Amino acid sequence: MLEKIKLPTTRNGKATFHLLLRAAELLFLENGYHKTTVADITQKAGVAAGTFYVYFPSKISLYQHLLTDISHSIRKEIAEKIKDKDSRRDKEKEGIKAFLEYAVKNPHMYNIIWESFYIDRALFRDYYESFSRRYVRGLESALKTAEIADVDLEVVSYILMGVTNFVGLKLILDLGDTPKTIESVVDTIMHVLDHGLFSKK
Amino acid sequence: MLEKIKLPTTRNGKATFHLLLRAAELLFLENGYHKTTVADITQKAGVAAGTFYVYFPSKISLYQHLLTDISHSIRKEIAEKIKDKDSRRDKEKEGIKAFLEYAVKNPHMYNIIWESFYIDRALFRDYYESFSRRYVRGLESALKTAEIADVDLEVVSYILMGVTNFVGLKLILDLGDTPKTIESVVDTIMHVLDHGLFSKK
DNA sequence: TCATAAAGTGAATGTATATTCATATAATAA
DNA sequence: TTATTATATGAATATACATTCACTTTATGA
Repeated sequence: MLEKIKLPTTRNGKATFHLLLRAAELLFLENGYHKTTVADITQKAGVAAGTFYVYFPSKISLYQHLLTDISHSIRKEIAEKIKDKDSRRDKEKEGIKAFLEYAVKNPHMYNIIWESFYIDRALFRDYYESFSRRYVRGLESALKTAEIADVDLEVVSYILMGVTNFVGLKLILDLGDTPKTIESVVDTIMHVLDHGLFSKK
Repeated sequence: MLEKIKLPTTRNGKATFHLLLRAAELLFLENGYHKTTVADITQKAGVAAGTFYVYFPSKISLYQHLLTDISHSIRKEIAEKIKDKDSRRDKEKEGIKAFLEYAVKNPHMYNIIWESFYIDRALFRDYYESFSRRYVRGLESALKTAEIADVDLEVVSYILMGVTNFVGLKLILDLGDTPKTIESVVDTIMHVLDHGLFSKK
């Protein structure tokens, strides 16, 4: 399923390749995959239409490459930030914060990741299943030290992904009446994760 | 932005109109908006290509109509099910369950709703903003009776929508290794909403 | 500097598909 | 019945756009 792209070898080639990726990323952000044409991409990159096919066998192969890139980049960013936190609770908080920061700084990630649901379903499944697996691994070690409650960790991973994704969406699209800061929404999320939603009597 | 569709008046017209909607719904489910052609829809509905344009001025107008339909249907279903629950906690639990049941019974809703992110951004915003507002209204009354914690309710609404949407996604796409029942995932969600994620020492 | 490979070109091609339209049939109301 | 309106047809149209290809230019290393 994954189409093979041709990596450039020379300095010039690498520059062109990079220009194409950056142009596509920006256009996918603004207009989505379907409304972005190969001609748009090559024009924005400042190269001829045919140049596109020097590196990418098809439009979708560029998309797949971009998604894989983003997927690695975001994992790395989160792993980096939580690695020196001690408790699972602090790792969780930092991970949520890192995800939201990444999302706000790279708002196109939603366009690229979510659109894979319609463009390449296998890629979509893969993305979230492996994200979930990584999450579960972390949660399992926290379960061993009794840091977290003994619940279905796979479901918990989807709960946590849902929370961060939807809150991130709100931030990026500025949904609702009042804009929020990352800090304030992280506080709200952590309140729920710390104490639940309902009042104790 | 909302294109005006022409509603049928006669018995025959109504039947055709309905056939077109049902056919489109099924095809959008299977293949998504872009991979579904108007010809596919009319063929599945058993009418000529031109008939489509008797009722719908464009392909997107049919999509908008469908999304509006689903949006109303799901709200009604949830409102119906939670209305006789007393506590906010029970309303929440029942609402989450109703959403997941609806999603599993109508798995195409994700296709239709999420794809609006790429097809008609305004529709997407509208859908989640009004869903959020409705949520906040319910939570506000629970806040007055001190049933829930005093946190940013708008953010909480996105937290809850994120949880249900992502857990629903897991159920529908059968993500992960082990399939789950609606009951079991609702229990896990309620555990987190009742007690938070972390162990109390 | 010459040979070979890599990179780049852009006009031409082919296909897919949303929409139109002139026309036909069926229903309805007067 | 007849006039009018609603519904239905499907071939024709028009356009958008991914991809190809024959060719040129540039880089590299022997």
